[in-house]
Amino acid sequence: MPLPQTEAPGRLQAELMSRGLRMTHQRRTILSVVETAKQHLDASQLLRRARRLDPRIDRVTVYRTLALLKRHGLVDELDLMHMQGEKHYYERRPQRDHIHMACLRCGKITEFESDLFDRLKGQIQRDCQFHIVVTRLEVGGYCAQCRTSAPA
Amino acid sequence: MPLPQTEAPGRLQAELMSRGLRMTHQRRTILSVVETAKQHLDASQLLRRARRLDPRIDRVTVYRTLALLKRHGLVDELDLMHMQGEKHYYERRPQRDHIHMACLRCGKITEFESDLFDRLKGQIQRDCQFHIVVTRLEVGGYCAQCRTSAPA
DNA sequence: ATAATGTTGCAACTCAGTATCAAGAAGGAG
DNA sequence: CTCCTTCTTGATACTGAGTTGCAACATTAT
Repeated sequence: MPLPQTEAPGRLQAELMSRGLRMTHQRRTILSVVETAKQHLDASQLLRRARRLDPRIDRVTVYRTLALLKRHGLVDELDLMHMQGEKHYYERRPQRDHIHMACLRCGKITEFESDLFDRLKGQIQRDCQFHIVVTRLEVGGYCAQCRTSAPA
Repeated sequence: MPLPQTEAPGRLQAELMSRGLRMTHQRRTILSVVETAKQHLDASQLLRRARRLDPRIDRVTVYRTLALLKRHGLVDELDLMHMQGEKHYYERRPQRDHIHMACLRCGKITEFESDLFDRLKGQIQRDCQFHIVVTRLEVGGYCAQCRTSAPA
């Protein structure tokens, strides 16, 4: 008995095709990697995984496909507090925005949804007359484990 | 009659010296640029301004000084939604955290303080047992002017 | 003044991301 | 199915932000 799925696989592909974009073999491969990723991946991790499915994919194509997905609001770009280098991480845009918390000691990334965050966004739109397209709330600090365990 | 000042000039210098750090001529120059900046500056803008005061300052020293200030929690590093390139922007850490809104059309950066944001941070600390060191909430979208004026 | 230690400038480097352009693939018209 | 237009790709070279290693130098304590 299959678990309930929030989103069917191939959703990104369907989205792009419905917008009249060409569906190439490379794009299909990269989209499937993005869709099945369990963690936040950077461009080079994405490339490595895509190449396991099709070794002929170039890193330039990964960057171009990510730019395409960003432009269409289908993925979000994260910095995750630049814990290692300046690279970016990517995730499918969720139904509901969430907060990313990065532990400065162990590096763990935790996600958190909050009504207060939703209300804050509403306040920004109202009070500032600002039409929100994308938000990014990143928090750096120390997670529960690292607060209580011995210092490194 | 002088306007009330939130912070006296030289505050960053005093902070660093009180922490036992060496105060070199270059650091003093760079700190004064950071303190008197009216907008968010990136590293190369900071270098240019510092060089107007002392032409012998190297860009490496700017990066090192910024890293020092970050480590001591005296400046915050911003991405401002990476509107042009991947560079970072810097501002003195304010008394109270604020939100940065970036207009995707005109590029204007607006700052916004909010009780809801303060409460949200409190909720994160409590509910997630997460000790917050730094936060960054950036919002991309369209400002009031750009929403009402003719499309570009 | 002197010595110990931290800081600087220089040059070379790393690494993420971008531009160019000829060759190749997608998809519609016939 | 084939041809044609248009878009996409891969290879290569490039850009630009930020870092590293090291000898020379400046700061602070003594």
